[in-house]
Amino acid sequence: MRTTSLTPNIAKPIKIPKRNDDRIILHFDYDCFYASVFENENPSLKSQPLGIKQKSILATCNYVARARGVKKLMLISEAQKICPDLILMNGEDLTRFRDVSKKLWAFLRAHSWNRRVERLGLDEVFLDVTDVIAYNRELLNVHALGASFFQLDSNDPVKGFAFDGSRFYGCVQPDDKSKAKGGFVDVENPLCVRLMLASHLAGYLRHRLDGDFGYTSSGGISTNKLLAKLAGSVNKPDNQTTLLAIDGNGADAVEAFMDAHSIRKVPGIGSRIAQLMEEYLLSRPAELRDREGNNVTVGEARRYPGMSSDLLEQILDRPGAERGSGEKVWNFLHGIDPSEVKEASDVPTQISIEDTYMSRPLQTPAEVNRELHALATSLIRRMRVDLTEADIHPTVQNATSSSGTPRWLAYPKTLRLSTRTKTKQPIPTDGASTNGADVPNFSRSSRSAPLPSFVFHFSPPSPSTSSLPSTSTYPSPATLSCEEIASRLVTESLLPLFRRLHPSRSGGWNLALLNICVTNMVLVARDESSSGSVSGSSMAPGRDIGRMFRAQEDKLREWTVYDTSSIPATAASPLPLAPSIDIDINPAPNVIKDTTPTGEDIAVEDLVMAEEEEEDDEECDAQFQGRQVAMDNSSTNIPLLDKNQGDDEDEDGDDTWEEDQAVSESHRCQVCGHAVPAFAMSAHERFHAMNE
DNA sequence: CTGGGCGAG
DNA sequence: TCTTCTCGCCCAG
Repeated sequence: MRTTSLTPNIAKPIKIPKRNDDRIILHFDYDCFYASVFENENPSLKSQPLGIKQKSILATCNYVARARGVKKLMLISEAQKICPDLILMNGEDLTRFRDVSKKLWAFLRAHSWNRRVERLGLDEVFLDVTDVIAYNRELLNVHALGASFFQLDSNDPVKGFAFDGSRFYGCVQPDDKSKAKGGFVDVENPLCVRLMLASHLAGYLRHRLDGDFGYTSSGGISTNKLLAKLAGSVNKPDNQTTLLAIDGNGADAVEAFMDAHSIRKVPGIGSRIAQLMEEYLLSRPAELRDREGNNVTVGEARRYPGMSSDLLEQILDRPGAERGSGEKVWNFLHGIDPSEVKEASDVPTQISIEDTYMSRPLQTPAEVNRELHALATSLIRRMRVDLTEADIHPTVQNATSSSGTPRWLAYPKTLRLSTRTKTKQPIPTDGASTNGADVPNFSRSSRSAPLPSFVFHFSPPSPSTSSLPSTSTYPSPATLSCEEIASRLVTESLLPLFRRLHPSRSGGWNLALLNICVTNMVLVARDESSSGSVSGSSMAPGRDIGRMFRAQEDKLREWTVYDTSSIPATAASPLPLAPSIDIDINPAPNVIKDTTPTGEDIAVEDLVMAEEEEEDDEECDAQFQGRQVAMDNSSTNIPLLDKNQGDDEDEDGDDTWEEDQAVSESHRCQVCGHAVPAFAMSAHERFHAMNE
């Protein structure tokens, strides 16, 4: 038990850290993601209570089920008692979720200028849009905020969407209803303007996520990851909230926002840290008594007498503790989070596959062998999907060898096997357990070894397999190869590791979990045809996925109309949602080819990209343009679509709007010759002024 | 580099 | 009550 040796430092003045509001961060959280994936595969599920199960628990469920009292992480039996007609889907295989997650991530990446697009789990994404917002703030005309245009591409002044810059999009926090001040855009306050812009960008992206892919999401908009994420959880689902820096009275809104949260809700404060803090705070003679179940709020912790970065460091100090966690937590309590949104990377740092055997733990060598083989097969398959070059176009079936052999983007050096036994005893091997002070954690044990190189071979040992077409079963070559490699891996690597973990030969291990993992990636420098070899080993992969996505996106545009005014205004939203439409008039094909490289040092990948650029669906763009301008025309001044004509939503391939009419309704820019709709013209002119 | 802890969804 | 299947960062030795 931690006792009184910690010294609150009352004498010294406590340093209050200063927030840094330079950045603008968006956070997206797809609503009940697993359930949404199944609903998109089978839309009839949308109206029914749907649960996703993994073994004996409900990993998640849709909102229909939640309305019936079903909760996440419930036992299946319990959920079925509450909701007997609950439809259950098996979510143990994550492949489909990973695929969708990647797709949505690629979409968001295509809208990043600085490549800071970080995935957290499968269903959350952070975007650092500081640069996009800064650019659009310069574009903003404060005298005509209602007729603003958001430019999504600094090279293409007509790619973007119209919006009402006199309002925030979606919800704001604090929501100062009484003063009718929440959501007021103070044009004199740069941060306020930047947050307003970001709210529209987030709204646009969320709308597209929904319209193009069928995934609603919750969005958070603020100046760092911590705040953006917490803000996003205020209005869920299918909504967003922007955290204002000051409230209607000019007081600091961020601190008030943080103070109301339980410390356990703060991302970065996990169970361990929360427990240590609560132990300290609640055991003090101070006025902090258990109000409603031991829950300490950020405000209570922050204002605790003598609380400081140093005190927290002492409270949290324990063997193995992270250095500086005191300061980190102290910062969290003030809504400060300096951590950067990490740049998108295509290569994971590890890939692992596991299965649990709770109801019937593994006992015999035969069982272990069988399970290791199954896990290893999945692992090989995953390595081929995630560590090889993304094959051109989404129609790729297996990422395995169909035509040529794919290139490896990275080679894991290490293979690891982890197990957990059912009884919580750690592992029989040790005797010198040094601990005794801290909690006796029932946890995993693991052993690792070098990953043999044969796992990187693709072709099945050709003569033998191909000469046997008469087999009754027809495994695809890829499958066969995966299993063969898996078998080898089991006998040559995994079983030796297993014996190291469980020396007793004859079974009787009570294995409740097996996990195999490849890690320690060595990135392969990519140097396509023009061999230039990008600097060092850490090339920047992932550009081509973004590119690949782009082609896809252009196809989608053909039949999608972005009318964000159709987002249902939930009761929680105090503001009328700003209407905005997407326009994409794209008269200049092959933009990349046109631009001549300005400097000597053009990256090799850029050259590769330029070569690959080849698109020829201008006709579609023209049609789309026609529709957009016509829509603009239908409203009196600014593209207000509140008067929703129902036909607009239908994606009729044969557009009734005529192209000629469309062109005549838009103006030609004198400088660049782009066709620009009237409402975007003033922004467009400022675009040229900026780049004089 | 290995094995484990913690924090995230 | 720690349930599932992960992924990433960090630590000490």
